[in-house]
Amino acid sequence: MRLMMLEDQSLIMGALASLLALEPDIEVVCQCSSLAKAKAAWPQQVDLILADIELGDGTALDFAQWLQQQGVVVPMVLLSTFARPGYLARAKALNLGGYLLKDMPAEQLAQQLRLVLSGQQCFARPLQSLMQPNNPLSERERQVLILAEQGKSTQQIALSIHRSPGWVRNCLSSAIQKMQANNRIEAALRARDAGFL
Amino acid sequence: MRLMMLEDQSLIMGALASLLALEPDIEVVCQCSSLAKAKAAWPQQVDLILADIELGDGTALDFAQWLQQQGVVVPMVLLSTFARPGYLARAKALNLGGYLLKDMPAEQLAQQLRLVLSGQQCFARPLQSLMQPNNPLSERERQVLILAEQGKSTQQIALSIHRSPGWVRNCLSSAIQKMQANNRIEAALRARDAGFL
DNA sequence: TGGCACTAGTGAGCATTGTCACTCTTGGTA
DNA sequence: TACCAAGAGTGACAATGCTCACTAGTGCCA
Repeated sequence: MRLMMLEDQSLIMGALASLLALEPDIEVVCQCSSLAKAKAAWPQQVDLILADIELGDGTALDFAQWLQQQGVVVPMVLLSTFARPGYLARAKALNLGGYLLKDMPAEQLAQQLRLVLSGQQCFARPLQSLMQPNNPLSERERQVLILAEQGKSTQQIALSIHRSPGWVRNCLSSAIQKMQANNRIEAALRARDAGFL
Repeated sequence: MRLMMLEDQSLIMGALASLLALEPDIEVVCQCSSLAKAKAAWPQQVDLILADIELGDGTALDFAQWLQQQGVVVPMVLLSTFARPGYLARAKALNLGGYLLKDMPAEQLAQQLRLVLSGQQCFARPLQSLMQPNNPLSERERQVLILAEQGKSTQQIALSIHRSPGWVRNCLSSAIQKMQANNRIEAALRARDAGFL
């Protein structure tokens, strides 16, 4: 199995590669530390992609979406420290191969990758319970919360997305209520915690 | 070198162990996934401890302190995703062997461990800039910014730290100016980026 | 054609936030 | 003792943020 790895922490990437190198049927052919490098490295002759979700310049989910837009069909297994419903929902929507958590036993990783390569889907057990709750935020609210999270004012957000300040106000107000928060910052934090951003 | 590992994410622990197993002079003799297990596993015949700082039930710094109270003298190397001045200060105070970041090159890990075993101290380069007291924020401003970052209101912050809302307002205003920001969120972001929080 | 749902935007009113000038206390210290 | 500096707190004011009720435009469809 030719494997591509995507992970922004070099030490972890190296360690995982060394773990997988123990398997006779797995060959790590490409290691990328960022979304940009992964895109630049394409096209690749790989059978499977193992990717940490959170990269410095984006997420592995963005990369999966980009690949699908390019018409590329390669199974991808996500890896993350966190079980976030938002990530899970996007992974499901993109029909990815799996979503594993970093607290899984190391011995099982290779076997899970083989299962995905054979066509099965592998989702970590703690994620099973998160299957239902989906993102209550609209795409607009998501965008606006991300900008608010960066400390931008209503004015600045309005300019950024070419909307009136009033619209931004209402949009934020709605997001705050949906996240049951008291202000935009708390709303953004809760949304990010839940993986909705 | 007999090595003890402390890391709460099994996959990462297994991967790191597999990476270090490639070194002929390193033998991983003990793997613990929590502070409680590490304490229970003691006494150990080990030459060096490699520990992730943040464990589920405490920190590796707590373990180092506990060991010193037991009169145990074993060098410890901390590992973390984050370069936090608070951790660094405690690591220095406890005179630990090193503090490495997970974005370091995997090939260098073993060599760094050997250096620490030989008596040297190894602190990741990004931590060097946190060494000097160039932090413009007072300890109060730091505390208040951390609470503001969590979306807390002036009122809530005042209650948390037992100060008047007016004082919190002034303190935040001062922090905002020092960080050359436009509001508390931007100030907190800049401060965190600079490693001041 | 009228009704309906959805999206964009406005305005009023109130709360919170940020700035600034000020007072009061406390602990040195000349 | 008198003075000074630092820290804590207040009050006033403007800017910004949040909520809510509202209008207007658009597309759908029976």
